[in-house]
Amino acid sequence: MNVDGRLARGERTRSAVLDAAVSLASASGLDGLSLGHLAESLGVSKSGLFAHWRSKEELQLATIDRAVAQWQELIIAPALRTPRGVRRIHTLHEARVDFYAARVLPGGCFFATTEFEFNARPGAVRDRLAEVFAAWTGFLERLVAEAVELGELPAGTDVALLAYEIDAYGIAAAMRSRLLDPEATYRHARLGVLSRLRALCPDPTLLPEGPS
Amino acid sequence: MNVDGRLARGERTRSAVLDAAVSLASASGLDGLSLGHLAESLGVSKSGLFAHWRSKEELQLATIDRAVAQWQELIIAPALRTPRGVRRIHTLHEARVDFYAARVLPGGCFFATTEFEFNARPGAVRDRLAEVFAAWTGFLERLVAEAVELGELPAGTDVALLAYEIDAYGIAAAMRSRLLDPEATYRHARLGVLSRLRALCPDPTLLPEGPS
DNA sequence: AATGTGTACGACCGGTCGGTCTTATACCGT
DNA sequence: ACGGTATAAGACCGACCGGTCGTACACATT
Repeated sequence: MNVDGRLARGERTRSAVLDAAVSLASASGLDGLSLGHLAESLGVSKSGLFAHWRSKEELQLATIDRAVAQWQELIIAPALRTPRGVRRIHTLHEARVDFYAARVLPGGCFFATTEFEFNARPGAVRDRLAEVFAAWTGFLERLVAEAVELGELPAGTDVALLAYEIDAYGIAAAMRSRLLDPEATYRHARLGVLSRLRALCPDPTLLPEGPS
Repeated sequence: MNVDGRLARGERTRSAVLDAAVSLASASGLDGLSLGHLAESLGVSKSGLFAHWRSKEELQLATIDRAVAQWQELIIAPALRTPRGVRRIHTLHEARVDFYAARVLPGGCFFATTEFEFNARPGAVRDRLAEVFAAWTGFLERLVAEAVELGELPAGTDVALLAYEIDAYGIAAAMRSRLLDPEATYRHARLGVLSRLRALCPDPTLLPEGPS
């Protein structure tokens, strides 16, 4: 983007390509998505992509950044608009499950798909993914620690363990929703975290009602 | 195998190929593993593989069956040797985490890797994977239901939800151990399920001691 | 020793991949 | 109106994929 806010030449093309790449890659895989198919689905030629990115890897890195921005907008931001403590944790998890359930992206979780694809292949993409996962985990743990500090979770709570548990509900939702009943999967993911937080939080008014 | 128990001609080759395929595919992906590389790592020629399997897909299906057999031997069987109830559930989960932690296969969970790879590609492999996942989920739910019937879990327990939770701890372990600290991941996976079962089970002697 | 047989091999096929290069076209200042 | 420039297109390249085929070798039988 230019300093005056207008899109630089080619910026719109880049944005459109990245949006399409995120969507297509979340289903077929970031590496499994061939440049020919990506170009075709955008109505441009394959060589046109190389005008904006030097290599496929560079485009893949930009695609990851785009997916991160989307994740921040649709999942992180709603949580940050919610008061700190267990309510923020709950909002974060709900937004995540909403994201999966609404099928904003086809194929479940873009990051999980990509991580599985690049796990055995060292390189810049794998390194970038590791950063993203570490940042996500750190964010989740910070939210849990905040809730402990606020007294909304018992003192002495194993922060890393509880963050692991909350993340696990989300990971499992993204994974199981594709082969098993999606509705039941999302319900379990929501209900599990909610009842877990309700059981730990001494103030029952902070979280919405829900079946035990 | 022949009726007299001896290996039929080519049986040993087939077994060796499948063992190598499971191991290699769990890291690089069942589809990402090229027949050329598989043949090379076995010291045989690529065309030799086609003497035993008509196509790559047929070999992939056989590879999945092999992985299922390994899973049954190392994870299902130990559980079935344990008394029914929460102890059996706990053994199943421990054997699963042991399997991941011991790195019996490189690259985490063969089934998860493969599922991500074939999720967007309808076909016999995808269908077979769906069967495997459904069977696994059903098995886990049956174990939970058994524990409820035995009174080792509270009556009225949401069986599907608890099975989801236990599975989620395992899925998250396989996933997070590759990018985050593996030891902490496995500890969380073990500790989470153990403390969860201990909190639910009215008889504290059934499960091993553990930090809260 | 000669022969028949079956198995495994290297060479090869069409197709697709990421990436490059030459060419055509559309736009813009003079 | 014209010419210079930047952009995008399509043909093309080598590499690699799954899969096929003719052949040569190893072995058992006579």
